[in-house]
Amino acid sequence: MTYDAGMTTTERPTLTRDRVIDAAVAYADEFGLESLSMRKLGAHLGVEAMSLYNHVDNKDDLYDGMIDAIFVDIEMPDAAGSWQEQIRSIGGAAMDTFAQHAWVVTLLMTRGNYGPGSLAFMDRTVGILFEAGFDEDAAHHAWQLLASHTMGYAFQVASRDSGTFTRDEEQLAAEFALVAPQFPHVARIGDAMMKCDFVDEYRYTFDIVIAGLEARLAAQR
Amino acid sequence: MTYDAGMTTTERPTLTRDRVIDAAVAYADEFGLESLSMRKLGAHLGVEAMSLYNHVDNKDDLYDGMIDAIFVDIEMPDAAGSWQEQIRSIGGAAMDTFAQHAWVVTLLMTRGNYGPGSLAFMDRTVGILFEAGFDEDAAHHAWQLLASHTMGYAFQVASRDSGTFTRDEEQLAAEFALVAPQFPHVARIGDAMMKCDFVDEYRYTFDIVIAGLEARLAAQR
DNA sequence: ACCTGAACACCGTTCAAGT
DNA sequence: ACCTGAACACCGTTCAAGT
Repeated sequence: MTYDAGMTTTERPTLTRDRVIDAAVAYADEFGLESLSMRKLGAHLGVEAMSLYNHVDNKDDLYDGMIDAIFVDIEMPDAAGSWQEQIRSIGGAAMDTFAQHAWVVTLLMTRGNYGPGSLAFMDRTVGILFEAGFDEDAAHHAWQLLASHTMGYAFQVASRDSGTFTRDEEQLAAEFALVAPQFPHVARIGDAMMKCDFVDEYRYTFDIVIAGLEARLAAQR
Repeated sequence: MTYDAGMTTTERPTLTRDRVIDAAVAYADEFGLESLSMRKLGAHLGVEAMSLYNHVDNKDDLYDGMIDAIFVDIEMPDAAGSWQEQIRSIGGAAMDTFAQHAWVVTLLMTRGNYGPGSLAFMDRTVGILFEAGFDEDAAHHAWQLLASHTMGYAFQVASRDSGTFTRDEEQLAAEFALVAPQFPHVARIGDAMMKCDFVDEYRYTFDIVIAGLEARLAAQR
């Protein structure tokens, strides 16, 4: 993603915006979003925290950069196959990336984002809908539905996987087992919930959403 | 929600866990989640921050209490009508509450929660599915789909409405207008997106999800 | 132009001391 | 039993000073 143009013979390459953001992404991947601070990121880069402010406006700007870097990383499928197949594989690619960098979901959910990376992703998706014949209104509804469906599952992935999530899996299971008797219906699906793979679950229910969109497209004609 | 049992003749009622949590909820409603600190909440209650620790383990515990208080507040519909109608009105009630306290979505998304309030809510919903004839497997998938769908839209509501969201609406629209020309498909639905009511949008697409669940139920038989 | 050190105004939380 | 004040180990960010 970055050209490494600043690499010199000294062991510490000069700082650039991209390098700061990439380091922040790597740091969040390794240590979790909640332990990312300007001071620690600076130390990680062998620099005082205050130097970062030469390349990034403030921490919010850093967050925006991190989100965008992740969106750029989503592997876009080539434009082959039906619109249903294309939409499905775009969604799957996004979920894979979200599962890999769970912190980005938290960031996205608390901040939102309209950087070039996320907009390019969105443009590609909406373009497929237009090509399929959706009109403005239907395309808008479809995007909203697809985004909500994807973010909903991504949230569940992030809730379980992210370092931001303050309880670990065992602790969660223990808490759950303790209270389950009071909630008989929940108890019956508790086991399935605890070992549910949300990425699989997402793909499983995707067809329902696609079917809904097909019906909407047919109704429009 | 609280009995006010600690009310005395003095102007400052004695602190209780419920009172601390209720005050935190009110504070987040008024000033936003990001400006809620133990020190400010203490001051708001006419007490030093450190006093709060007599009623709450730490800030995470306070957060858990706040989430649960909101779940308890969701107005549950009475058990009349088809399962489709019941599920629909439970979802609508949850969305209304989330829209009213947008910060709770952020909290839920960054922390998760299995307190008595959220479990009771979940138990009620899953109970309706069982009563409708879903088996364990189908009920689990259905819950996951409903939860994701709801949380996905709730996230969008929260992104726009919450004080946590760092940009305001005008700023967002301005940013959007600036970059839209580069993203032609997004630009076509941009207007609809900017003035979209997510709660309406949620209800609009709910039928698609219900239809999918009906098909799943039929396939099971 | 970029990096630094000290400083400012905050955090959550601990702990010994008060009543 | 509950509340307090001082303290500790952190934050993000500003700003004048260095090179």
